[in-house]
Parts: sequence; structure tokens; C-alpha cells
Amino acid sequence: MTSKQEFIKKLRNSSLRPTKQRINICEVLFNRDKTFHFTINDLFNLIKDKTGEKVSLATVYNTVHAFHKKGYLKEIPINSNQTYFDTNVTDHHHFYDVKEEKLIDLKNEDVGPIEIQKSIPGKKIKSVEVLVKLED
Amino acid sequence: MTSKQEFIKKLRNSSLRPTKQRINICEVLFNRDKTFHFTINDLFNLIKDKTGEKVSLATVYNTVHAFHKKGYLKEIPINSNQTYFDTNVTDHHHFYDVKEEKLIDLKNEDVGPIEIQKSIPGKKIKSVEVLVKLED
DNA sequence: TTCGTTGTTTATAATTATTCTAAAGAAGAT
DNA sequence: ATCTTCTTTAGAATAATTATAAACAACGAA
Repeated sequence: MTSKQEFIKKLRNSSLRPTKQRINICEVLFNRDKTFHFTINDLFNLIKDKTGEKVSLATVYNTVHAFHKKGYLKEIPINSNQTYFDTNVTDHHHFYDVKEEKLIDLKNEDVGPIEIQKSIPGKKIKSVEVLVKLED
Repeated sequence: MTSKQEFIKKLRNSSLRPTKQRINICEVLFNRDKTFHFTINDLFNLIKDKTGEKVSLATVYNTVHAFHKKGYLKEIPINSNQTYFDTNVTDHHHFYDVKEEKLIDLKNEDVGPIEIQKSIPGKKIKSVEVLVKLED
């Protein structure tokens, strides 16, 4: 499933050549069972840890942005000093534990259908994101 | 309604002494009919324009943060380079026009009730925010 | 009032996430 | 192989936000 061939396909679909560095990024991003919430910095550090190889920060930014643009990553709307991304690109939402700065998945069923009863002429809905902030 | 006395009350409630600068900030923030979406930089510029007096950027940051903490301002969860705030602190949501970088209010009725069917032990819900991104 | 304390303003420096740059290197096509 | 095009990288540039510390203003008690 999450083999090198898969990574290469994702990269090519994103108009990126499959380089060693990008494959390493994919390894950390997509070779996992569960959804993965991360910041660029998290990812940057994990690459070193998990693959033993260093990838420059600029490459991490570029690759993540290309994946995001292509829809392989989802940006999570939180006001934080850092931008959070999610490898789960299916329709779902999040809890955000403000104190611990941690994200928790909310299945779509946990929130129920959201019907937007208003529309703006000439515009269509791109995404609907629910963020539930948690406190103690 | 939005008189100087009101501003002073808001400031005192936020543990801030009512200074000329802070009153000016209040003037721009709260002396209006409609909801007001802004970034710190927007506000900073409007103060100069509307009151003719300059307030330092640091004071704007401090005051906005105090009001936010006290609940007189709401932070709007968008991933943007700048943080957006809202003077409407009632329960409501937003459209975000990604291309034009503009926020539009969504009344609570426009979205319908959102019932969160999941809970995290020891945590309670602080807020539920819906962000609807718009594209052309 | 006046004085002393405490809080505030301000310009500026520091910090930090993100983007840009340009030179050296790698991938792909012929 | 070779040439072109894309990529990587370190480091610089940018920009939002936060911290600093000196001059100043609000407050309350005498």
C-alpha cells in the first residue's frame, strides 16, 4: 500500500520528481496506520529521526505545499503560531486541546451533517471545517 | 451604548487602566453597528485614520489580546499569515473567500445546530467554530 | 494636591515561521 | 553520455508577533 511506488505516484501527480529527499518525506507522512497531525517543524525533525537522513527545511516546505495543493494533505484551520497539516484528507473535523496544543480527530458522524443555508453569488463551497476547542 | 463609559467598563473588566490610547482603540473597535473583522494591522491603521492619533503597535497588540482573553473579541480560526479577530462574540460562523481574503458572517441559523457526539474525559467544549471556505 | 507606587506607552530589538535566492547537484530525455 | 530542466541546500530576506526597558501617566493615600 504505502510502498515506494505509491510515494512516487503521489509525487508525480504533484508534479514533483521522485528524489531521495521527497521519498523520505513520504515515508514519514504516509507510511502509517493512523491519521497524522503535524507542523512542518514536527515533520522536519521526524525525518531525521526515522530515516537517519537530513532533508533541508526548504524542501520540506516545498513538498508539503505541493501535496497540500494536490489534495494529499489537508490544512487544519487553527490559529496557532505554526500551521498544522493532516494526512487524513477525508471529510472530518477536529478537537483542539488548547492547553496541550493537541489535535484530536472528530469523525464526520461525531459532528453530524452540516448544511450551509446561505450562498454567495459566484462562489462555491470549497470546504467546511469544524474546530471544537477544548478546555479543562 | 458605545460611549466612553462603556469603553472604560470594558477596559476595567479586562484589568486595563483607561488610557487615551486604549479609549481610541475602543472607539475603532466597538463604536460601530455591524460586526467588524480585522487584523491587528487593519486596526493599527484605522486608529490613525479615525482618531487622528497614533497608538503604538505594541499597545494595539496588548489591548486586543486582553480583550480577547476577557471575551470581548473573538479570534477567527483561519490559517492566514495574519490573525483575524471579530467584534461579534456571539455564536456564529464564517465564510472565508480564499481568493479575496475576505470574511463574511454566517448566522448561526445559516449553519444549523452542530451537535458534537464525542467527548474527551476531563475536557469540556469551549467553542465550536465552522469555517466555510469559498472558491470561484 | 502632591507624592509614591504601580501600570502604561513607545521605539526598537528579538524571535520565529515562512519564503526567497542562487549556486551546486541530480533526474530525465534524446 | 550529454544537455536541459528540476531540485536541494544553506543562508538571507520577510513579516507577524513578542519582549525590553526607559520615559511617562494613572491612581490612591496622606
